[in-house]
Amino acid sequence: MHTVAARAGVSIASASRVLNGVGGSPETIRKVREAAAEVGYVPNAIARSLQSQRTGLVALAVEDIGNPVYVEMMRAIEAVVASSGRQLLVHATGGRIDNETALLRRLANRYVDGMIVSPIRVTDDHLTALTDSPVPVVVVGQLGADAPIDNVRTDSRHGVALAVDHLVATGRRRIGFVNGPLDTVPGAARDAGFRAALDRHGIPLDDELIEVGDFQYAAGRAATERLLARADPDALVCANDLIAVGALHALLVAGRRVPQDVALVGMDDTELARMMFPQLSSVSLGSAERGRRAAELLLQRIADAALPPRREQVPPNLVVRASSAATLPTPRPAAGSAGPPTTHPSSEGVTA
Amino acid sequence: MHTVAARAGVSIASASRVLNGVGGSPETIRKVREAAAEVGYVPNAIARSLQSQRTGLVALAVEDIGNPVYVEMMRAIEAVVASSGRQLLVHATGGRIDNETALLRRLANRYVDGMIVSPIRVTDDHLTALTDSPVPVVVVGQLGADAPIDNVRTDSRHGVALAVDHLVATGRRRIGFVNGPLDTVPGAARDAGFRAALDRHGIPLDDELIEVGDFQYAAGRAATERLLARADPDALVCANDLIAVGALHALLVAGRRVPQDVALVGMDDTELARMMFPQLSSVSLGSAERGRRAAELLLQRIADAALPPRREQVPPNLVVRASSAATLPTPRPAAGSAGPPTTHPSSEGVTA
DNA sequence: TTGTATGCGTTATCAT
DNA sequence: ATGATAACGCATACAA
Repeated sequence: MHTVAARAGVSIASASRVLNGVGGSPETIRKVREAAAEVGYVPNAIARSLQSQRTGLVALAVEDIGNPVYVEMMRAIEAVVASSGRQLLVHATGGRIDNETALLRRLANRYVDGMIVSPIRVTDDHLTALTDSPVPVVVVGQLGADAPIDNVRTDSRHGVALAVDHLVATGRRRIGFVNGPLDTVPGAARDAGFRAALDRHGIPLDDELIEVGDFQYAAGRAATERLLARADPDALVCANDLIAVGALHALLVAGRRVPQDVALVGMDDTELARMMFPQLSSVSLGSAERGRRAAELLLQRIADAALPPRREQVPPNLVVRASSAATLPTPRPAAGSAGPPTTHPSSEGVTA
Repeated sequence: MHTVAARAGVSIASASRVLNGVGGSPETIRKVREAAAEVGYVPNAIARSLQSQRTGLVALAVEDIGNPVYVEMMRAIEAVVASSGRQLLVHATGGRIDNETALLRRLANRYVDGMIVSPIRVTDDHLTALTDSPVPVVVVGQLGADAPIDNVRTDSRHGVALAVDHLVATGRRRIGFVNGPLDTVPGAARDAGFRAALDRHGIPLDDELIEVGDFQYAAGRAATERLLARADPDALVCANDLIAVGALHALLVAGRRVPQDVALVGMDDTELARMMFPQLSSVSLGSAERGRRAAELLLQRIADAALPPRREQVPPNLVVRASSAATLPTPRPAAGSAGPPTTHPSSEGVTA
C-alpha cells in the first residue's frame, strides 16, 4: 500500500480510500488503480482485521468430519453463514480433547468472528475455554445445565425410545443395542434411553444384547460380530448410522437377512442410511436443523453480544425404511416375485 | 495487555515479555501473571500475527467434504500439518467456482500460512488467483502444464485403464462406464482413459454403455438406472466410489447380482468401498499419499519461498474385492454353502 | 531486567 | 478531495 501510494504520487490515505471504493477524484482513482495493478498489490487481511475487528470467517469444530452427520450439519451452517457474507472453515478435532481446546484458544482469539462447536466429550477445561472465548461460541449438543452458552440440542434419549417403540410395535423382542463410548455425552444419553425404553415395555434387559465401540463403521461391525457370537437378536438399534452400516455388513456376512431375521435401525438419518441396500431405518436427530439454528444464533450474537444465553431444542424423528419394515419387503430373488413391482425394497422412507 | 501492564505496575513491554515467557524478573513475572489472570487476559492473535507474519493456520479447500476421498486426504494432510505445530482448516467450495476464488482471495491474504487446493475445474481466473497468492499454495490434481505452482497429481487415465484391464482379463466384454461431468478435469481424464483402454483391447466403443452425472451417490444411481434401461452391461466402471455405491444400489434394485451378473469397479478406494456388501473393487488414486506429499511440499515452501515449483506424481493402484472377483464369491444363501467358511465374501481386497 | 519507541499494514479521524 | 496522523494490539531493537 505504501508502494502503491508512492507510485501513484498520492498519500497512503488516498490510496486506501480508492482501494476501498470510498471517495477519490477520477484522476486519483485512475492513478491508484494503475499503480496497484502494476505492483500486483493484494491487501493484507490480517492488518485490515486488526483495524476492523472482524475477519469475515466463522469456524465449525467437530469430532470427525468423516461422519456424514457432520457433513449435513456443516452444509446447513454453511448456507446460513454464506448468507451473511462470511466464509465457513471446518476443523476436525479427531476426538483429541486437547486439540479441541487448543483450537478454541487459537481460533477464538479473533481469527474468526465466531465459532460453532459440537463436542462429544465435555470437561471443565472445555467449559471454561468456551465461556472465556473472546468471540461468540455456540455449542451443538448437550451441555452442563447452567452453562451460560448459546446451545442447540436434541433429545437422543427420546430418539432411542422412538426406535425401540417401533421395533416392539412390529413384534421384535430380542432387541440388541450397539452403542458408542459411554464416556461421551451422546453415548451415555443413548444408553440411558435404551434401558429406559426396554423397561417401559416391560422387556427385561439382557446385557448380552448390548455392545459398545466407537462411533465408527469398523467399530460397529466388530461390535456386532461380538454380539452375534453370543446372542441371537431379532433387532438391532445402533447409536449412529456409521455403526448401523457396520452392523449391516456383519449381519449379512453372518448370513442374517435384514429385515426378515434382524431388523436394523440406525441414528442420525444421514445420506448413508439411504445409500445402503436395504435402505436403513434411522432416527433423525435433526442435524441439519440444529446446524441451521446454531448458525442463526451465532450470527445474532455476533451482531449483539449482549443477548442473554439461549437454548434451543430440536426433536428427534424416526424414519422407517426397508431395514426395519414390518412387512417383509425383500423377497429372495430366487423365490421369484412378490408384491407389486411399483414398490421396490429401497423405496423412500416413511416418517413416523 | 495495556490493562494488564497498568494493573501490574510495569511497562507494556515487560508485560508482553512475561506473557511470552521471555525474560522478566521473578517479581515482575508474578505481578504480570496475577494481573493477567485477574482481568482474564487473552491475547489477540490477529495483532500477534500482524507482527509475526504468521498465523499457525493452514487451509485445505476441496469440492465436497461429503466425498470420503477428501476426508482421507484431509486426514493425511492434518497429520503432517499438526507435526509442524499448525492447525488445519477445511473449506468445502461446493463446486462453486466463484466461491473458490473468493476463498483464495480472502484466506490467502495472510489469514493462513499456506493453502492446499484441490480444484476439479480450473479456469484462467483460478490460475491467476493461485499464482498471485501472497501465501504458498499447493495444488492437488491436474494443472496446466506450465503453471509455476507446486503440484501433486495422479494419473487417473491410467487408473481407468487398470480397471478395464482387470475386467477384460476376467472375461467381461460389455463394459459400461459411469462418469462425472466432462467439463471437469478428472471427468475428462477418465473419459479419455476409458476410451483408450477399450480401444487398446480392441473392444468397440458403445455409447449406450456410457453415462454421465455428478460425482455423487444420487447421480451415480440415476445414471446407472438410465444405463440399465437401454443396455445390458456385464461390468461397470465408475468414476469414483460415490458413483459406484449408487450404481450398486441401482443394480441390486434392478435384480442384477454383483459380481455374477455385473462386475463393479469404483475409483478412489475410499472407506466406502469396504463398507458395501459386497465390498467394492476400486482403483486407488493414492489420495492419502497425495495429501501427505502436498502437505510436505507446502511446509517446505513456507520455510523457503525461493524453492522452484515442484511436481510430484502418485501412481494409481487397483484393489480387487468381491464386487469384481473373477470367481463367483457370493453363493446365493438359498443355494446352501460353497467354499471354505474361512473365506467370506467380504474378505480383504487384493492389490493388483 | 526494564522502559521507550518503532513497526507490522490498514482504516478512520481530523484538519486543510 | 486530500494528506498527516493516530489508532488497532502486540513484539522487539535499543538504550538505559
